[in-house]
Amino acid sequence: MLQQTTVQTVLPYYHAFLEVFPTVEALAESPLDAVLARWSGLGYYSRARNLKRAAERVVEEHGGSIPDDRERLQRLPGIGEYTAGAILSIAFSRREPVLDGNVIRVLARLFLLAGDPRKQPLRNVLWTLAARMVPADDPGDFNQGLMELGATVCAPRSPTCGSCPLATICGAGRAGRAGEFPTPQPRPVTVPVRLAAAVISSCRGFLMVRRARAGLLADLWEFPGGEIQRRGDAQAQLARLLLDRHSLRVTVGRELARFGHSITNRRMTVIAFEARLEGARRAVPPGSSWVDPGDIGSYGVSSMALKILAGVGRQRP
DNA sequence: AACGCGTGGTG
DNA sequence: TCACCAAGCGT
Repeated sequence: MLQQTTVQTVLPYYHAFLEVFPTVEALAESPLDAVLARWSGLGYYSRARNLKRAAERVVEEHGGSIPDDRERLQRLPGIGEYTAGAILSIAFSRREPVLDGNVIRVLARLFLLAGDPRKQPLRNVLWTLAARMVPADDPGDFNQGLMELGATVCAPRSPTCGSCPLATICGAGRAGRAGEFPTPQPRPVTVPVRLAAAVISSCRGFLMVRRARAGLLADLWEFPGGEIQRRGDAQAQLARLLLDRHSLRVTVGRELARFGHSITNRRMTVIAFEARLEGARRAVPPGSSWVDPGDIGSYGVSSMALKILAGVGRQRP
């Protein structure tokens, strides 16, 4: 959960998750949809699928015990160099380093290391430094302390060097150049996108569709709709979209919710419209289903769907 | 190696 | 409002 996600965001998810899946066996035996439901809103949903698969393999291949060596750990899905180091040092008290965004920042400033820290050759230099620094006694505490320093004092912007315990030995801090490290890297341009979604309700709930098995928000449920042109009649475009993509003939009504949403390099404006099916009530198209709003979390919906639902007021139709 | 993958906080 | 960044990993 903590991969690319802050502690504050993770904490409530973590506690709820452990309530439902208290053991590796419980996680391994639970349906994937139940796992995704507890992940709903946290993002990077591949992490949930990887975690579930890793639990299955720990049960099947390791007798239910987490491996305590780097080779076997990194063979589990979702566990890379960083996570293996975190598990080994924190859980098993092994003298193994961690290198995350926080440690990268602290080390780059301590040693005035310029360049892209995520690429070679600097990446190797940082791992070597981290490995040489970690002590044999309480390596987990040391690693967590290093990460915590980066998350609090040695912050990305406006670091508080005046209250830093490493101020006297920090190259960048002593030079008053902490803001120059690590070297900022160019980012891909963000593309503005406009999305329209249809909120179609009946006595059986909301009509939702399951996204493709691969790609963006893979396998998650959403309100039917998609990208529309910035110009033009949004309602008409949405009706055409539902007909083309889902063979749904609908009348689009009033706007229910509008909000901004960002995914990777896309900056989206999402507009949700009330809509109703035209003509005789037919079977819903394949991949779609009437969803009870009370069960919405059990379908692994994304935060986009949750925001739309909030706009609807979470009321049973 | 470079890119895709979510969401929330911050200045 | 918006760019930037976060306890990275898989392909």
